[in-house]
Amino acid sequence: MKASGYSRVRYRLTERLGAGGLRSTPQREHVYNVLLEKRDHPTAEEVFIRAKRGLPDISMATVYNCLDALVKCGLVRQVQLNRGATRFCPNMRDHGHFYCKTCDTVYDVDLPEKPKPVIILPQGFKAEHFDVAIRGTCPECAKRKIKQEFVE
Amino acid sequence: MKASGYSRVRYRLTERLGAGGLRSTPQREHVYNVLLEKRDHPTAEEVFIRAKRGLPDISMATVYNCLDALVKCGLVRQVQLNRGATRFCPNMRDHGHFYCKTCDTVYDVDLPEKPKPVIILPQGFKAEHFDVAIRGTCPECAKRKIKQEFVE
DNA sequence: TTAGATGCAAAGTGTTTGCAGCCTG
DNA sequence: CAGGCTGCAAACACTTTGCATCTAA
Repeated sequence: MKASGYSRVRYRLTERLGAGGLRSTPQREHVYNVLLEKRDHPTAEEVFIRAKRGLPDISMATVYNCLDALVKCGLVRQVQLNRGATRFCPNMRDHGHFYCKTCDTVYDVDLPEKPKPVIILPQGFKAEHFDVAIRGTCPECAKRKIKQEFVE
Repeated sequence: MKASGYSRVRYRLTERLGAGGLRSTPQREHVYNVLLEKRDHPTAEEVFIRAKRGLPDISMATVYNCLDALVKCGLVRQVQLNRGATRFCPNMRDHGHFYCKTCDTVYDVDLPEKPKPVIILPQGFKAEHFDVAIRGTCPECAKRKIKQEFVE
C-alpha cells in the first residue's frame, strides 16, 4: 500500500497543478515529498539541502519555483514569522503557528475555534487565507531561561 | 493641547525605553513620531525616507536600531506579511492585518472576538504576542480584476 | 510542437555588523 | 566617564531574474 500512497500524492499534484495551468515535474513532486516527509517548517534553503539528497542537480531557483507552484495551487502555505527566511508548510488544514523567539522553532497549533467566521471584514474585501501566529517561548527555552537567571 | 500631547509621547517613550535598559534619544523619538504620523505600516526603508525629512543625517542602521528598540519596549509591532520587507505598526491594541496580494497594501482589521483566550497552547508554551493576518484582495483591486476579465 | 520548466550565474532587496566617535544618564 | 547610541560602509542573507537548454503535455 506504500506505492499507492505515493501515486496518490502524484495524482493530486498533477491534478492540482494542472488546474492552475502549471505542470507536474519530477522536481515539483520531489520538493512536495520533501515537505511532507519532515513537517518542521523548513526554509527554502533547508528544502534545497534536503531535495539535493534525491535530486543532486536541483538548483535553488528551481526550489523557489517549485515552492511557488505548490503555494499557487494550494498544496503548501508560506509562513512569515520573523525577518529571516520564509518557511513552508504542507499542512493545509486550519491551524496556527507558535514561533519561539529564542530558538526560532515553529510549532503547529490547533485553533479550537476558527477565527475565520468571527472576523467581519469591511465591504468589498475578499479574504482568501487566514494566518494566526503566536510568538513566545517554547517549553525548553523557558526552562533554560530560568536556569540562566539563577546563574547570573 | 498639542504640545502636551507631544510631551506625553516623549514621556511614555523615555519611561518605556528605560524599563528595558534602553535610552531615549532624539532619533528614537523621531522615528516613533514618524510611525504615529501616518499609520500605513511602512517598511524600514519608508521610515528612513520619512525620518530624513526631520533628521537629515539619520542613517539606515539607526532606523533599524530605533525600530528594534521600540519593538523591544512594546511601543511598536513588526508585521511580516510577505517575502519582502518587514512593516512596522505603532498600534498596539488588539487587531489583525489585511494584506492585499495584488497591491501590497496593509489594512488594520478589528478582531471582534479576540482569538487569544480561544487558543489553548500545550503545557509549557509561554505566549507573548498574537498576530492575525488575512490575505486576499482589497476592494479597489477586486474591481480592477473584474474589469480585466471583461477585456480579455 | 511549444509553452512552460530547469539550472546556472549574476543582480536585487532587505538586514546586520564592525567600528570610531558622540552623547545620555 | 562608561556604556549605550549614532552614522558610515561593508558584509551578509534571502530572493529574483535573464538566458540557453530541455521537457511535459
